Amino acid sequence: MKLLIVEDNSELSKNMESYLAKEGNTCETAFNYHQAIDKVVSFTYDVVILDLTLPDGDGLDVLKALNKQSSEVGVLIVSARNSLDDKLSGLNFGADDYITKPFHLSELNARIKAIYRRRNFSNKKVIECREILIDLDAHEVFVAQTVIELTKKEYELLIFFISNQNRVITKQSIAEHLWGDQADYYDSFDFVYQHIKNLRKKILAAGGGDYITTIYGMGYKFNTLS
Amino acid sequence: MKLLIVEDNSELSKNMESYLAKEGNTCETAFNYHQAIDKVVSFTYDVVILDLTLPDGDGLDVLKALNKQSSEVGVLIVSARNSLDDKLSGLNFGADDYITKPFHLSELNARIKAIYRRRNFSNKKVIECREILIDLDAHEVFVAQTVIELTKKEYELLIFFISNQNRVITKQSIAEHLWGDQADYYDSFDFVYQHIKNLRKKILAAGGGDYITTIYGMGYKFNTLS
DNA sequence: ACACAACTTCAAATATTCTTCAGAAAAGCC
DNA sequence: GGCTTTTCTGAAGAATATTTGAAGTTGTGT
Repeated sequence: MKLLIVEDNSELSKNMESYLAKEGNTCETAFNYHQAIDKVVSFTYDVVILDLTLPDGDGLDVLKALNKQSSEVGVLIVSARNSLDDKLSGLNFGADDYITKPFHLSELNARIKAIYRRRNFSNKKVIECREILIDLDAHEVFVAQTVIELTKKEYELLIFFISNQNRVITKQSIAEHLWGDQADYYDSFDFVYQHIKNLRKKILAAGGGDYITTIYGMGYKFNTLS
Repeated sequence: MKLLIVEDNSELSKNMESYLAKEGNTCETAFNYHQAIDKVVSFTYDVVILDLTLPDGDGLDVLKALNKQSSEVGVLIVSARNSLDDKLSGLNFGADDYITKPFHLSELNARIKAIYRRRNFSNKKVIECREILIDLDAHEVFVAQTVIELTKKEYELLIFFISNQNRVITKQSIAEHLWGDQADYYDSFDFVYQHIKNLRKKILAAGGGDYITTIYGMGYKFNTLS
């Protein structure tokens, strides 16, 4: 999934980024209030990890900005202050969850996944679409009762498809969701083609039907109806 | 849909154009105030993307000109960040939405689509005309309950017809809407004939009636009444 | 440093759509 | 009816988009 890490402590930020990236997420970072605002008004994220104490502004204002645009984004508040006030005001302003420093990265990761699941899959731990079954916790995908091994990108792609099922999604939006900022630097979509091919092949090999339709000149659509 | 990009930064303009064109839109560009005025008084667009800071005039005056001709065109204001005044005056003068630089192209695209949908289809995601049903998200067209596969041009043509239903539209306006500036370089309307033919054939093949009437010497009309 | 897997790039093959052209059909006009 | 103009149609060619396999690169763990 696509994350924004708002954290002024660069070491911690780097740690979080590397851990969360290894878990298969696309991460972007903002180190202060202004960067954070720039990002959240211009890009879309699945979850924003928001430190409330920023050098040039109040993290809560980022949260307020997110509320205004009534977006789908989830927010996990991070704060060193163990003050109950912060926690309450954060949750009052629409944050999804709260974690206090210091924390284990695995704990952070678990909470992010929980937020995402709650928002996108009504807190289900298992998603089922036709013959496809996904265990979000175990990161395991079954097609017609048999497990298929997906790489991180393939898994992310599948999740993205499923959370936009029966809608056309463009190659651009796929690139943005799976590669974040970096998507701009590529000048072809060869890599998207490649991952689509591999995902299709693996689903097919396991006996699954034809889920991913190509909409020539537009993009792709993941069919779960017919 | 047909867009006009008013932006003096040529690199940004080019980026926007290429992205939006790839999304299936017809794009034209204006690099300064005078070009913009020339364009908006001579042609019609679905949405104008308007940078307020232009070298030879005020972007707001373009907006005012658009208001005067009481046209159907939507306006998305683009401006450097933090100029709250710009934002307010833009929205006061009838702009539909506002986006601050820097922004992500997908965000721009999403807002443009939202403006268009709001204006033309009262924000509906599904349009229905007699036996034709269009799912704008899925990019799917049903005729008498069966899906028909349309190419990008055919789809655009259908949308253009439907948003001008029961009105005569000239080949010129079709060419302008689907090909923008490039329309001038063609010396016949053979390509328009061709796409109309294909669209008719596909609707008919799916059991739909006769929607597109030829008005000899004038153009075409898309009938949704009788 | 090595092996391995995943990711990306490249180039060729394939598929689809768009445009052009030429001739046929239809409509308007005398 | 003849004549001109406009529209329609099918087929071929050009252009564009997608798919694919293979090679190259990166990154991870041992």
